[in-house]
Amino acid sequence: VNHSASTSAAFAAPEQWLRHHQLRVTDRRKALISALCRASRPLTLQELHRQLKNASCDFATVFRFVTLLEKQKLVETHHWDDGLVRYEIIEDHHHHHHYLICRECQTVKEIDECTVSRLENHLQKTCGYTDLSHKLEFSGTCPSCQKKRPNRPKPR
Amino acid sequence: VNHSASTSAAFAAPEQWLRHHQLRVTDRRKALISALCRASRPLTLQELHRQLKNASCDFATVFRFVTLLEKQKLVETHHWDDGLVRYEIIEDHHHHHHYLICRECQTVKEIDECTVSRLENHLQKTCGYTDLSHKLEFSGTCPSCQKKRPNRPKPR
DNA sequence: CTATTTGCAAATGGTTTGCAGGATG
DNA sequence: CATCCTGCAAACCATTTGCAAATAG
Repeated sequence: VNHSASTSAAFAAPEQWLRHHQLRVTDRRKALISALCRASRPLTLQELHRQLKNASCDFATVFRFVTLLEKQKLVETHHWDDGLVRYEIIEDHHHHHHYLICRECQTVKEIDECTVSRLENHLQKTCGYTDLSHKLEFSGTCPSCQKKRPNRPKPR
Repeated sequence: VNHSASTSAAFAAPEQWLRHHQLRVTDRRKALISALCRASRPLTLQELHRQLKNASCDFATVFRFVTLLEKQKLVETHHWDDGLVRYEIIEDHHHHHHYLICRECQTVKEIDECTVSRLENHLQKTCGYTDLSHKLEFSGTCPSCQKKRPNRPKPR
């Protein structure tokens, strides 16, 4: 997966990224941005908080900062079927991620292809909706979980 | 949207539907099945509970019954971006729904087309995942909300 | 020096469970 | 009449907020 200019920049230099987005620079925030960029998949607040325990960052701080980023549309939220909300920092040139999630181990693979934009245009024309966007997520059992699970019944 | 044999049956006769699925028949359950079938879109537990207030059904009962249906794979769960979980009764011959949701008024339209199955096959072959399924959801601003909103900035 | 951020602790709100009485098969 | 369902009340847990001290600009 290739990172865009913005995210690479944030990864390399959280400070610059924060300034660029007119946000105050603090240790907690640098650590948070760094963790969000390091992540290879959307993170829950808990996961994010856990990653910062060396930076001793309060959970409320994680919550408030991520919420702020969300309002500014600098993170994207994901609501997967386990009911947990996950956050992902948005890359300027690549807003759009689709995932393939293993039902058993929760491993996440990113998918480049998206054949759905055509459908979006179609909907705009036929239904009159504007500002269209979509979410597409696949789930299945990954090869390694298939092996680990000899004869058990299919999950959920 | 055409209802399948199963759901039509449930709609017409919740009792039969419950028996057919080896579930005990009670007034609450008949009312719940009926409400789920009457719904033109996935419902939250709150919404479902509200619909049953004339049947005076405790919230815990709603919760436990829907949870039971979920375990038996008789309802499908949806996790939309407002963070609320919604439940939809599954029609035997038409498991598969895709929605177009208005960001402003939350109106829901159902979409028949789904061009994604091809991608699913592709993923199975290239990534080795099995038991693949997917969720595809569109959101946008519906025509009537576009009118109601003359010059306001775009929502979320 | 002013406005924002942070930790702490408490409030909130949706979800989930224990238990005793009631209904079903 | 054994089993399962239900209402009630309490527990749970992730999220959200109030407030006073700390920090950025």
